[in-house]
Amino acid sequence: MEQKNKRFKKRDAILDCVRETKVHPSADWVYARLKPDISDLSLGTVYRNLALFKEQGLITSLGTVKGVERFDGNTDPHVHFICCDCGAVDDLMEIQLPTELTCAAAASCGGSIQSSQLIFTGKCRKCQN
Amino acid sequence: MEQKNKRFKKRDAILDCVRETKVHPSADWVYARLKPDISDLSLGTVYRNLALFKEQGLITSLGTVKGVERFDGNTDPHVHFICCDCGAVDDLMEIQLPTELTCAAAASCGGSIQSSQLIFTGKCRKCQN
DNA sequence: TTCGTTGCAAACATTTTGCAGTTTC
DNA sequence: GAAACTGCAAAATGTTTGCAACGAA
Repeated sequence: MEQKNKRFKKRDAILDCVRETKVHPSADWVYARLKPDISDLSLGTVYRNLALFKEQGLITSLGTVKGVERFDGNTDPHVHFICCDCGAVDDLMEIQLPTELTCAAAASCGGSIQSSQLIFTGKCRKCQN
Repeated sequence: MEQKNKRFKKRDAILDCVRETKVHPSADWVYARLKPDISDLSLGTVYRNLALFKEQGLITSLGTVKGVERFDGNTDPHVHFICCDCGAVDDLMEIQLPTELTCAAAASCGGSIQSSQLIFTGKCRKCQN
């Protein structure tokens, strides 16, 4: 990974960072994670590239948790669990949304459906004590 | 509705406003809607009361759409469709999330589940042209 | 007089943007 | 040189908060 084209060095590092973690990071988390290795990285660049990746479909957005947008480098459709206490986001890979539901939604909404998102909210094991 | 206790006049108006519309309004929408009738209403009061209602479970939050938080006065669990173009939010009342899914999620997440949210995203009829 | 509610404006946090400098082709 | 990418700081946005004033009990 080290000898990439310098032109895209930061861009690639940002994408890799989102893809290699399971924390469903925020822009700020990515910045803090990369800053020690890339000392001249700026937060604006992180925001700009995340927006670009999202537009290109390389990553997805989970929406905002406690006011900050969270991203997911895993673009396979899957279900999420969000802890309302600590804001942790976990994948629930064992669960799948039945395709019949999406079909029914398409029939019912009057428009076209591009994606779906199923999120369970509650308290994670740690926050339950 | 007009002769309510003056102490809660604004509070009640805000709650009624969220409950009586299907647009899944933002704080700003509620403010703009009520301001003509309640000329000394302030946006801070709208935010404060919406936060209060949410905490009390009188309304729910859909999360943010295009950067602004949207609320729902209908607290019965139901599925939403959000237009990624115009930001319109519709209820899909014909569709229900199977309870087995929630059970499976509870078993899989390791914590406790308090709520679930299923959102379909796409283009509404108007934005499809 | 005590408490809850409010308007107002300032503060705040997150995200976006303008611009100049740099690198790549 | 043109185009793409970036750092930096300023700006924009949505939301929260402190405080004094007011109204109800």
